Amino acid sequence: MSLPEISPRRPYHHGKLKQALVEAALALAEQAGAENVTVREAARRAGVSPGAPFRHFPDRESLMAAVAAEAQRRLRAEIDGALGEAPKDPLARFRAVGLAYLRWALRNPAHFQIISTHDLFDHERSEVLSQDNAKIIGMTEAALAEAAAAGLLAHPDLRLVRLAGRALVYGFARMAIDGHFPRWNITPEEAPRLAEALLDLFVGAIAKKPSPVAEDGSPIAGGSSRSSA
Amino acid sequence: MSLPEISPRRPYHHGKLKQALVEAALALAEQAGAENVTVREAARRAGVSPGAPFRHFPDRESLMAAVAAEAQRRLRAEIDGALGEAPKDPLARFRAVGLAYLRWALRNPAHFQIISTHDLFDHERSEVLSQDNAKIIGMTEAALAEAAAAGLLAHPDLRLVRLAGRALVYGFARMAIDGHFPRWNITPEEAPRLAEALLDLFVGAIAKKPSPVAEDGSPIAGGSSRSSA
DNA sequence: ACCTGAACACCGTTCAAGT
DNA sequence: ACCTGAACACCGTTCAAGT
Repeated sequence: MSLPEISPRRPYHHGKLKQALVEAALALAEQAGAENVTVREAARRAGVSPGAPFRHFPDRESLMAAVAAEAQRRLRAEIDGALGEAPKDPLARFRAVGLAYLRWALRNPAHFQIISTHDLFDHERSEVLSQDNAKIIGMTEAALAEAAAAGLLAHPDLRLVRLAGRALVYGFARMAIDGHFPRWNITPEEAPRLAEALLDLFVGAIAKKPSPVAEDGSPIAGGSSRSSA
Repeated sequence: MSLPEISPRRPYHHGKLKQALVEAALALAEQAGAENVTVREAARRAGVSPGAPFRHFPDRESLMAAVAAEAQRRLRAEIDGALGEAPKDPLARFRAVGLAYLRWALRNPAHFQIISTHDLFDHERSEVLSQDNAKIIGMTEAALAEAAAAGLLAHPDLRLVRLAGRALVYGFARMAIDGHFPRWNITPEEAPRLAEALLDLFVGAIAKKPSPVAEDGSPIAGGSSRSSA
């Protein structure tokens, strides 16, 4: 009945359980939805008993906070990359950050949800998360502030313009994640193009127009989506 | 030991259990957060046993869908009211709908979350919800389409302008509900004013300017929040 | 120092039995 | 026709006991 102890039973000490749990939870979120991430299932996937995770995280919310921090790190890396190839014009940089943000959200809805919804884990208990988030926010802030300083903005209230940009971008991402697109007859394929067009519309709307009436009638900004960056 | 049966034991048949459960769940959401609504607790509050709700709803998601339908009904009533007092100008009507929507969301975050997040209950299983939602959407659609037909819009792509308006308004509401405002130093007190300013900014941005340079310098749209409606 | 495994309180859901 | 109450499988969390 009893096998000899030759069988290579998984070692008693996992070694990198903390990291393994975060990765398992990340995968779980992707497959089952962010709200269905379970400590027990993460433990199962990491090959440990139900109580083991609580040596590394005081509670479920702490695990989710660590997952959010990892997701935030990935999002930030994506944005850093996009910003590396962006031009120097501040409004173009703002557009580049917004686009990278939206593209990542569209491709990683569950991870984006974990980052942005504060239901899943408590307040800003995670410093890494706040720090990475501050960096991302700082990039758009800086771009807009620079544009304002250079006299490129049509609207006088920078704070309001900033808020509008945030709300527009966040709202688009959230509509995608909350499943509003089918209702609006927006297919997953065209969503990235719409994101681009939306950013163009916004930048065109807040930018100061070169002259009241352009004699040559050339379009200044906005318009339909032409492939770019 | 045993009391005589004079005590007015709650009647075996509740009578209006279905409705009572929806109301209990609504109250629960307000107090504990939308994601902490529990079938058992709703049953407890309605004074019935844990199994009783399942005579009226096949599962938890169905209960949540009924809750969402009731919340949607209330939101719609609010918007209907606001639209009754709104002027005839289509852009002013769009603004009025948006403002009523945002004010309700700010005052009823948990209920708004139940309406908008499709995680909590399945797809559009609820017809009432879809219908009421279609009515609300229809109001803003109609206002914007009317504005476009009257040649009031500066941007040619109505669909994009519509999407931008939706994303902006939805994003602001979602930022409030997801707890992003503290990070942006936005206090609950000033949120309604910001909502108004944001709508003014948007309407001003999409509206065709009357003349390139107004000689009298009168503000056309947008600007800070003056008390209105 | 880190993990197991049994335990507890809780939840969604089912179902025979009561009224 | 509608509700009770016990039951089952699941979850978060704790903790003595193992390695």
